[in-house]
Amino acid sequence: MCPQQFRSSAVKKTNFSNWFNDLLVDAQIMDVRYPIKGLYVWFPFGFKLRKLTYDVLRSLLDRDHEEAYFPLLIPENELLKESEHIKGFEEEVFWVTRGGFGELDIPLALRPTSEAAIYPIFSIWIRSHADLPLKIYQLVNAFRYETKHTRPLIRLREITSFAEAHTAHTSWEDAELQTAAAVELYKEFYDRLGIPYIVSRRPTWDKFPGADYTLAFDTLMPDGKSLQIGTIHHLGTNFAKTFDVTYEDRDGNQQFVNQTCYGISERCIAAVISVHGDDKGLILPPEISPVQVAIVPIYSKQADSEAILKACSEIQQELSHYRVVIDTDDIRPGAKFYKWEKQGVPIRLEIGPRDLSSGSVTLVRRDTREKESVKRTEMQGRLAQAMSNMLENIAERARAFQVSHMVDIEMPEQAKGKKGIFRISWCGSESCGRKIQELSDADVLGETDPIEGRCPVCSAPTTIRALLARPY
RNA sequence: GGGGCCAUAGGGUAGCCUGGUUAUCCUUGGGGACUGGGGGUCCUCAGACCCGAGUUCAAAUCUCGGUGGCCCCA
Repeated sequence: MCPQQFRSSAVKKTNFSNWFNDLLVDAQIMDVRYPIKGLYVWFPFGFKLRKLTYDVLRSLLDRDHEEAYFPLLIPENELLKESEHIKGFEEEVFWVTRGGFGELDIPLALRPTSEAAIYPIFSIWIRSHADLPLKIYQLVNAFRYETKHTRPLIRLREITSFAEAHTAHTSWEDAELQTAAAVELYKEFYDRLGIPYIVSRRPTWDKFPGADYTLAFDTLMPDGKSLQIGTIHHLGTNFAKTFDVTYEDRDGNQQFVNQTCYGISERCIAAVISVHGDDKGLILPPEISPVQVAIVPIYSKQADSEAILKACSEIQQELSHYRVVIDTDDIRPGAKFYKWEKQGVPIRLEIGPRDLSSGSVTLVRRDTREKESVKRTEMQGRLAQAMSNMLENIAERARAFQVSHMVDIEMPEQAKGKKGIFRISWCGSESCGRKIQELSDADVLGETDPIEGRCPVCSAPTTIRALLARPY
């Protein structure tokens, strides 16, 4: 499938950072050897995984969004218009300043996100209330000049797979309803990947620059850190005022639109890999697995290998509604088993002399690694059953892990040096929130279900509870 | 933002301190033979001193800069 073969390094998942890096290469997701910091190459296998995953997201967005495409380059004057927004990004913008040998009149930014590319055009497109709501999305790359530690799929200089949606509405309330709809959409997406999540409203000091508020999806990584895997922003009229996005209402008055934007990046792939994978490699939900069934012929000196191969291709025909490969490489069967397990293929079928003579196949599922002999006539049903049960099984496993790492604490210091997500009472003020962050050595992700308590910093009675975690 | 460590074949490494023969081993890749129900064996071939400058008769080895990677602290 790929020109390069890599020896698996047998790093355990308990050493998460090394496990993740090695697995990306061993399982043929990404090549990490590109010579620019923070940029990586998608292997064909990884790229198929990416495509299948984003097919799911696309199908959800396509229900009531239209896909569009806006340019990569943004003129400096547009980018600098929204002052709060640009303050949040200016230190990490890549600039194009030259064309050939000549300096450009206006420096061009590589989009760190696309508000400043899209909203000037919204200003042209939107004339009246009849044009609203407007809902578009695009699947693009975005660039951020990260100076800290970059990581494949998680902290990148080129985000290659940013699915960002942008909507415009007549009222603040309509936009708020849209943020709720976006939350539901993202929940459905992550449910289909079996990824558990926590949705919360980011504290004011951590919201999207220029937004009224930010909602975020977080999931728990195996090392106890949280990973932000989706954000939803209510932009109010802040950007509309900056980019002059107005509409004529029913009474003939010009009004600013209310906007939202929300996005998911390839961190969703990082989550699938990290949350579900084990010491043997990837475990992929069947829906997004580039290969759903791997057939391994078992030859032997005594058996007719022609007959075995014939049986393999008959079975491939029978299973043509799945993504099936027959592994005819000239390596030992055991090596193939390890290879397909590394790549997270949900079902493996072994066809050897024993199966042939008994009219059955040997079926192995990746999540449990259970092996069973199944009659050929019952194979379809048994396989479909295993496939549909697998997502449920790995999702439940992931949920159990996350739940077992949710800890209620009373003092911020209790979170220090510990793994997981913590719940703690908080008065809701920024100063106390920042103090809690300092004492716990963790970040306030947002608020969770309320409970009676007292703020550990100022002792004020409160029902607010903060979620704390060390984020990626 | 501050500090430390590292860079030798596709991957992992020895050699560097103390400069000097054909750069070590494992793995991987090509060819061949046997083998085949959990990482096979043998034969054979291929493949590397990050980039630039300096010191020196001589640099993988010493010095400086760049680039890239890893770790710690704020």
